Amino acid sequence: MDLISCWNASTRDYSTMNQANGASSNKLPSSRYKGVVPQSNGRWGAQIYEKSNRVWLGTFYDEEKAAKTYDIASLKIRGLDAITQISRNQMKPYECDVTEALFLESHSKAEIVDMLRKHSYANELEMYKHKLYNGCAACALGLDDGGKRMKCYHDFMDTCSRERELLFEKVATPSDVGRLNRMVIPKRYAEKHFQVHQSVGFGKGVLLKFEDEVGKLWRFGYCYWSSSQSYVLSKGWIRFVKEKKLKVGDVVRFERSVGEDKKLFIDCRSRNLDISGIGEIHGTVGDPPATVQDDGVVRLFGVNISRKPVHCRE
DNA sequence: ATTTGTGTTGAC
DNA sequence: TCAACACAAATG
Repeated sequence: MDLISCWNASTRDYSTMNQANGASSNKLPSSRYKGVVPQSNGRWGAQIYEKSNRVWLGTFYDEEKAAKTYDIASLKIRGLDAITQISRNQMKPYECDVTEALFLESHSKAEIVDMLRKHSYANELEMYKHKLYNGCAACALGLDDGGKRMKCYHDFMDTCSRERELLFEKVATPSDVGRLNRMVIPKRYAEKHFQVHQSVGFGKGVLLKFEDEVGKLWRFGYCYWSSSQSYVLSKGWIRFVKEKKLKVGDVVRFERSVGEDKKLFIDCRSRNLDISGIGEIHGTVGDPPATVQDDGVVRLFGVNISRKPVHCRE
């Protein structure tokens, strides 16, 4: 169609220009991807329709990111539901990655949509995979009993002895690594894992102790900032940023020991690749960790997990 | 001031 | 079912 999108910085409007004749109009450029709509500021929105209702999936800088978002949503809203009703054993469109299918299945539609809108889907999926693989996934996955599968998995994970449990991860933002000496802890994680008692008024906080990967102890002030309505690691944080040379986009991981001691751990690593895995528009995905082969054998890291190996009865 | 996302409409 | 468009609600 030879349309070029032109952002006009002075008039702040988008115009599409036909290359052939140079004529311009004030129309927004259409996306070549389904479920992707242009925004007047040059960004892209993603949406999907469910029973004639529009479900808004957020706005994105990249058209492709928006398209990918639509794909994931359609997998959740269309794919899983459709397949579930027909046959739970024939993992059709998403058999390329059993783990992501499990992830989608273990979260509600609202949760998935929320992740997509907040651009945190890839990260949450990564966390899920981490837990799965560190928790003897092959034993946990009985892939043949439909609805009991996830319960089985969670039961197993609960009793599986692990040194540490992953609490959450956060991608460092500019302000997290800036001079402000504080890292914002996403509210849902803060309230879930770092509960501050009501008695700890605003302004005041508690000291949280963390151990890093080399066993070094870190103490951070932790408090609720009512002004920004957010939970933050503050006092001492900047030392960690400096020593670890933490950069924007790096992933900070918070863990807790499973035993009685409930020690906290902090670790960081450079930003990893885009690991969302599903939703390439027309491309192919590389070898996934879990695959369903032609003979019906499901392998995760080469281990056959297609037979139900653990206590999966209710 | 900007951006997000809803209300609405009409094409397919 | 879907995208296009206008613009209100939300956010910074």
